[in-house]
Amino acid sequence: MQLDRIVNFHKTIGDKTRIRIISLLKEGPLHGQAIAGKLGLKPPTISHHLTKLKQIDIVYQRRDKNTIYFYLNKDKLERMALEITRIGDNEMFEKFDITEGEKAKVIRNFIDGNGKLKALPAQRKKKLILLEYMLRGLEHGKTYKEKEINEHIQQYHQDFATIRREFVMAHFMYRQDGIYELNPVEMWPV
Amino acid sequence: MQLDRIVNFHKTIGDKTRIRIISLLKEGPLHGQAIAGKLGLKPPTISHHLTKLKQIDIVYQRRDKNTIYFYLNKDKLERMALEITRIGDNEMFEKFDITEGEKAKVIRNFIDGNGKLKALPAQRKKKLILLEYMLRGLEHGKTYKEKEINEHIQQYHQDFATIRREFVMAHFMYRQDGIYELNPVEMWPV
DNA sequence: TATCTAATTAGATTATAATCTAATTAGCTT
DNA sequence: AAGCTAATTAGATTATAATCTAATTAGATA
Repeated sequence: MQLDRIVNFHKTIGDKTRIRIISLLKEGPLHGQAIAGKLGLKPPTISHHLTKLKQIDIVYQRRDKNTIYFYLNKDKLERMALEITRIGDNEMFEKFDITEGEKAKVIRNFIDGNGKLKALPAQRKKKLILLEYMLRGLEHGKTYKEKEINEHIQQYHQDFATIRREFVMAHFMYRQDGIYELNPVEMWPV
Repeated sequence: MQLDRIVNFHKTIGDKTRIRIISLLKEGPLHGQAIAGKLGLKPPTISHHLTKLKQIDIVYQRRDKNTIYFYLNKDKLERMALEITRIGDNEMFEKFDITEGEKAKVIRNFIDGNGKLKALPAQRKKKLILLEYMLRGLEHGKTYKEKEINEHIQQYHQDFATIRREFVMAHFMYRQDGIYELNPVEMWPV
């Protein structure tokens, strides 16, 4: 139920320690012990709070060797924070169940006979549908060089730079040092 | 402390019953028993939740005979909901402590030698300072006819309609059936 | 494989808070 | 003033959750 999502978001945010964590991660990613140190709390406590923040999807993690870095998902935070102001507006319902039929229709409208993208729609929901469509063929867990991503995108559109940037901004994929990787599905935008 | 305000806001919002109340009041004001009935809870429970919602200032009340009607302060709700996204931005600090010196400066800039308002600033903070300034002379607890309010405003500016509307929109005053009244100070915008 | 580091889980303790019934208060209305 | 209605307060019960220590797991490196 939609209501519970909103309740849960605010219940999670409504804790001083967790807001302090959000505040820290806003500056950039940190690993667990660093957070514990800065807040003067023990690692298990931080683990506990990070679990909750991950559950509502405003924090995600990346492992580097033995250390796990935690990142703030600013977009998601912003979108969730605004939902309370739209509660009851029936826009809300439309927004959360996109059927496969609707997806197919949007794809039909924006992909031409040769499988090329005609244009990237401005409307957020439609744009996401097409971005997701263009991910097909990329594998989870595999890393790609920027050149490989560019080539992949070019089967749909010549402007690979724009679309590559959209992939990253929408959290479909992650980039570090010119290496790209698909984000886990749970991290994708709604 | 600023942080506590934000924590408290979300802690308050993060409750199913309270979100349901917000959702109801979004449609329009209701009295306590009506809310209790619609939610299937007892009046003391509703009282308890309304107290919390009033504490964070997103609900206010008006008495009509024996019945108290509760209203949602949508503006405040929206502003508070957004604060979490701005946490850490130092804009935040500037925003919450307006000194008397700053106020005086803004008033000096926008009120001419004859005590007339030159123009209503577009910047929210400055606008609020001037609106508050123009309330001077009106009494709390007293009711005013629209004509009286118009006359009061005209000592500052000829366009009383715009300014009167701003007073109401900013929650400095309240109108019902053409009768105006100052809102309590706690209800004023930040 | 053994060892090191960082993170998580288990389990206990303590604090917070949602809801109810019963009693009380505030403000009409007659 | 007496009685009525709606709201609040007091106090008890029950559920939820923040934090800690101790034990465990996951992954990297030597």
